[in-house]
Amino acid sequence: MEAVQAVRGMNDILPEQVGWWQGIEAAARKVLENFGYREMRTPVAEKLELFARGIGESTDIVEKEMYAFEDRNGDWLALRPEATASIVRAYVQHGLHGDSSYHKFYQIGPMFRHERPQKGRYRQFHQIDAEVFGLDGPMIDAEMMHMVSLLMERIGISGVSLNINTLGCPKCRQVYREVLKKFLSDKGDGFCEDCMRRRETNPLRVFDCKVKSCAQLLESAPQLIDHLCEDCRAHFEAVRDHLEKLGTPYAVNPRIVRGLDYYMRTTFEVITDRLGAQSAIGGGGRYDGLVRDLGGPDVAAVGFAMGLERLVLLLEQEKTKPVRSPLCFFASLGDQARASAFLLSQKLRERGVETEIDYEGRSLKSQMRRADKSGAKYVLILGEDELARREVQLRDMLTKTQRILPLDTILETLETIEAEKFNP
RNA sequence: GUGGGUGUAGCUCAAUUGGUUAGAGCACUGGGUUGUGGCCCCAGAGGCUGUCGGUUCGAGCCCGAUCACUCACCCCA
Repeated sequence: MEAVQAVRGMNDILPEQVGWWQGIEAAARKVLENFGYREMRTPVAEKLELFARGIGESTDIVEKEMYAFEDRNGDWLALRPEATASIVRAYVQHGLHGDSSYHKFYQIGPMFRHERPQKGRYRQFHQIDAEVFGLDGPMIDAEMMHMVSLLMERIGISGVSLNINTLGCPKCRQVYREVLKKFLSDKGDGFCEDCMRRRETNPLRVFDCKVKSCAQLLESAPQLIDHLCEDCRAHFEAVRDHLEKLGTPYAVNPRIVRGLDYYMRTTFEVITDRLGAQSAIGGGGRYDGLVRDLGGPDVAAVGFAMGLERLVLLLEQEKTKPVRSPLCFFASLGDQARASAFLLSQKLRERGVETEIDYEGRSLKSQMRRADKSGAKYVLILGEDELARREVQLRDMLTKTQRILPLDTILETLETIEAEKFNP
């Protein structure tokens, strides 16, 4: 019989790796809640239309990467390729904007994009996503980037850098787009095939190009920063000023143009050189028009997303793997003793003492080996002799010392030991 | 969607110009100790060499196809 395999690009996270995930998620929840963000959980599937309108019809995500399917009743649905559109939808649908001038939400969960998998990129991947609605000033932009930097630190990841940029507003971007288009066509045919295409469809994206000759030609290109309208310039300068006062290191990088249509003004990415081709471990920015475009009130919005798989890959490079060990292993000899050990170990677990036992009646040597491998600090040994005397041996695996306890005190004794683990 | 690389035991890898019984380390099981872990010693179990086809007296090895994994392009977290 042939075994069924997991879907390409959709990975199992096995117990051996899951410690990384739990650590990252716990750190993220703590930091986000500290900054006033509240968790929201939205469905993994939405109406296809939501993503088409929210992300942009002409983006790669919508054009060729979506898991779209027809529901049995004829509706077109899609597995979410990102979280922002869903959170905006829920915010609008439940009228959450009514009770306060601004709101902060976060979500942690799986996203789906039908791309060819490679290192740090999978078809089901996981994001930590945060959104703020209702604040249009530069303060929240800076706070969000400051928070992201703190989050990296709390997770335990170093050697990453924060790159920021501004895309201007639709008004000044339109002016700049024409200036850039003129520059690009004046330069002639020196660009790579992709850039020749980009300069017609989405000229800003040429700055994303990795081809050396293109980068050279672009050195003298006009910069968006020099073509900002007065409001956009003031906003960007205030963001930078806040970051500097917060002591959050950053670099201005005009190449941060972001792939989704809805971004404007502030954009940022957290970048590393340790993940192969995938340099961005997180990114975000401002998208003031999106809520209105999705049928909601005309409120400003800022948000970011971080890739959990990428965080895990980085964390694996610099920290040792977290391990999960029981406090005690309950070894027994003989059927009667094993039956008693079974009952007592359930009592221990009921009291919150993490306990492992032998179910199979194996040799004591084999049980000791298993106990050692499990990392248990203590082994309880109950043989027929001990059982007859209503006693049990308590072995400290580290010091290799053993003492005899009355059988009916082990619950209290181990409970005390367990408590000392937290208040030594 | 396009291109490169790799598929041998649970894991990491060997296997002479194509040659007869496909090996090792780690992990696993049992024993060395009538009831005591890590180290050591002994033994055992574990494989349709990804799959299908071709060349050959003979294929883990050569050829083709296919599938999977992987890296990269595009794009993105």
